[in-house]
Amino acid sequence: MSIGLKDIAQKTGFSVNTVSRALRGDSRISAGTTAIISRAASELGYIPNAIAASMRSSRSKTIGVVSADSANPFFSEVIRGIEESARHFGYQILLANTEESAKREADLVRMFLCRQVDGIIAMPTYDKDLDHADLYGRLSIPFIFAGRYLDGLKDHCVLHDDVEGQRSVVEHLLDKGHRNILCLAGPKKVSNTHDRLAGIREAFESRHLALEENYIVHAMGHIEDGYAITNHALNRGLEFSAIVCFNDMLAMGVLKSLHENNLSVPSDVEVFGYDNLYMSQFMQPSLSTVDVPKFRLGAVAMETLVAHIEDDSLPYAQRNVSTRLIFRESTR
Amino acid sequence: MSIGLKDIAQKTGFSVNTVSRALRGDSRISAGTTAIISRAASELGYIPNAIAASMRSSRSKTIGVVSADSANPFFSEVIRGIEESARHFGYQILLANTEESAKREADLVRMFLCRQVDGIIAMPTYDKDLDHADLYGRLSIPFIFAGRYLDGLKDHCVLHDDVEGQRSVVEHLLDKGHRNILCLAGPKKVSNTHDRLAGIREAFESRHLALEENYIVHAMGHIEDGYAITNHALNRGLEFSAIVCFNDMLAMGVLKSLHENNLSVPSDVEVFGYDNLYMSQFMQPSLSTVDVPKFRLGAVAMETLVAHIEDDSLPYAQRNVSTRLIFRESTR
DNA sequence: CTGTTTTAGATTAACGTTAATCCATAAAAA
DNA sequence: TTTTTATGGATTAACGTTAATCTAAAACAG
Repeated sequence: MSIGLKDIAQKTGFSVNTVSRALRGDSRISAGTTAIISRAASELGYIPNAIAASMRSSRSKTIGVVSADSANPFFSEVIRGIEESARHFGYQILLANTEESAKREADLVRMFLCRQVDGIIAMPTYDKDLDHADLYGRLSIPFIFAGRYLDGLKDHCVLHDDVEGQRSVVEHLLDKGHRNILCLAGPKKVSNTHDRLAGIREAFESRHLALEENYIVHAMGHIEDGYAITNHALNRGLEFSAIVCFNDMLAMGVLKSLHENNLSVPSDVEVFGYDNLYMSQFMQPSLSTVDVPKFRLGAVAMETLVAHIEDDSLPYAQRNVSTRLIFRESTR
Repeated sequence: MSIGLKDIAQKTGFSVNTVSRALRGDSRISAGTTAIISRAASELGYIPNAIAASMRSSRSKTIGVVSADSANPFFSEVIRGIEESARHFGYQILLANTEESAKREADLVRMFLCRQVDGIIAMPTYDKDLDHADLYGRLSIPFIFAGRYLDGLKDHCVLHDDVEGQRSVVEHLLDKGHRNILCLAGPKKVSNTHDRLAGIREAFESRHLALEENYIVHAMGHIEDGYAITNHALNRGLEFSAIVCFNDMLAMGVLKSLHENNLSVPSDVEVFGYDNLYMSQFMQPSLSTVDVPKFRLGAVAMETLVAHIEDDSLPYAQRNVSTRLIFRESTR
């Protein structure tokens, strides 16, 4: 069958334990012995069995990542940050997408627990029926939320200020004289939607203006939603001179719809996205948006998680990454 | 510490083995006993230890997925197909990206072996220095390539006919009178680039026309490459009336560059992509492209892999998914 | 030269599960 | 009645590693 430590032990005459320690670089094994053992290992084509190691050491060196939406490159970037950082710390990633389903998220977390992950990074969804904060709260392993939060667990988060980010967008538009701003909000079960909506409201309040509720439309955040919602708004004769979107994917769909309806951007309608996807600068017109440091968000989350895995007495504390407005061709 | 089978055994009075069998639904345990045990398990908050199970049964119910480029939604779709199918068969996925680096790919495969995956699905890269076909050829576990191949291992593949697909695009353009077609090829180390280039050449040959080599430019396949290459081609005064791209991401960059240079699509230049990303229909103008059934590609790969895992005598045989041309606004 | 520490490695016992075997008891067949 | 065959479960031994403990020899201090 396959080669194990004992085969190396037999070949070299050392004990299994010595072989194990040597291959792990334990300082209690002399350099000479280590060299002999390493050579024997590679000669035999030894492949370490990480499962057995995990079992005995009760550390799997694996972390579970609960991502939200596989269709949105935003998450790909965050995950790349997680992955890169994980590699740096010697961790492996078990990844799965919830596609924004809270039930699926709960199943995933349970599956991760079965797999004995050392920690979890999640982009969580909340659902009134499933007590999600509780699901995480009961976890006996470290966990970090990246870019989203659940009430009561903010100290487990790496966040960016969505209220502030979205408010500055809308204030900017209001100050330029826009009064009818169509707002494409995100899915109702994620914290970002809530916060960005709050940002919009704050902006209107700060300028002592009223925000009409029929100017707010919720969507899942996919490109086709932006397209369909804009078409629909135009069809029902809604007047607007600017559109702010929950994310860049929505904004791309918006651009398509506006163009098909012979409205030019930004002269007829100004459009703002959110996230600053890499591809957004290549859209036609290029998208004005709010930059979120996606890669860094993932990297910081992983970094923080590892810190908690390696020191379980470390107190949790919210960390932040900063956003900034980016003005491109979709606004004046 | 944490609850194990023995705790349930203690509580119910049955043996550890009986508990194990009951929870796995073994038919040799009576329904009554199974019910008692299941209830006890959930009362105790039992979480099965998949690591221990893997270790003993030497089946991890995990498959390794080697994806290529995290920035391209093409792969996200394929992976979604893999994931969905994996879930159906009760498998978990260990996912990592090579970002088209053959070295990283080799490292990943080795890591997967350490983790005792039951099989591997890869989108492989080849490299003259690393004998990649050998790396896979020596594998003692089942493996499938999705959408790409390595020479000598085509029977491990689920493929689509790239030669045919790209040829039909170019033949179409040649038949419409285009003579100067700029070809944005893909990265040199992937089979698709090779095949699609062959398709282009076949098209020219079949129409008894010459393809000038300076009309072929290689790129990594990212959106910024399409943008930069088109700019560069225009700057050096290259004449062309059509552009065929290795993939849709490149084509998006192309569209941006052409627009900035006041060339209109399709009247001045016709543009073809490849892959039919979901978002391509929302580009401005929407992209003509070659549809590749990405989700299905992943699902079939997973399905095939599972068949091989469950029957190791099953002979490998190439499987195919079909592509088709899609005409949208970027062509006439 | 004795007693103590250090070094390098060996021994033993898990980790939590599943596979392989074995053993009752009861029902069915002879 | 005796023998077979299910049925339902118990016992025992791994799986390949690592942690905890122990031992012999060498090095060192007093």
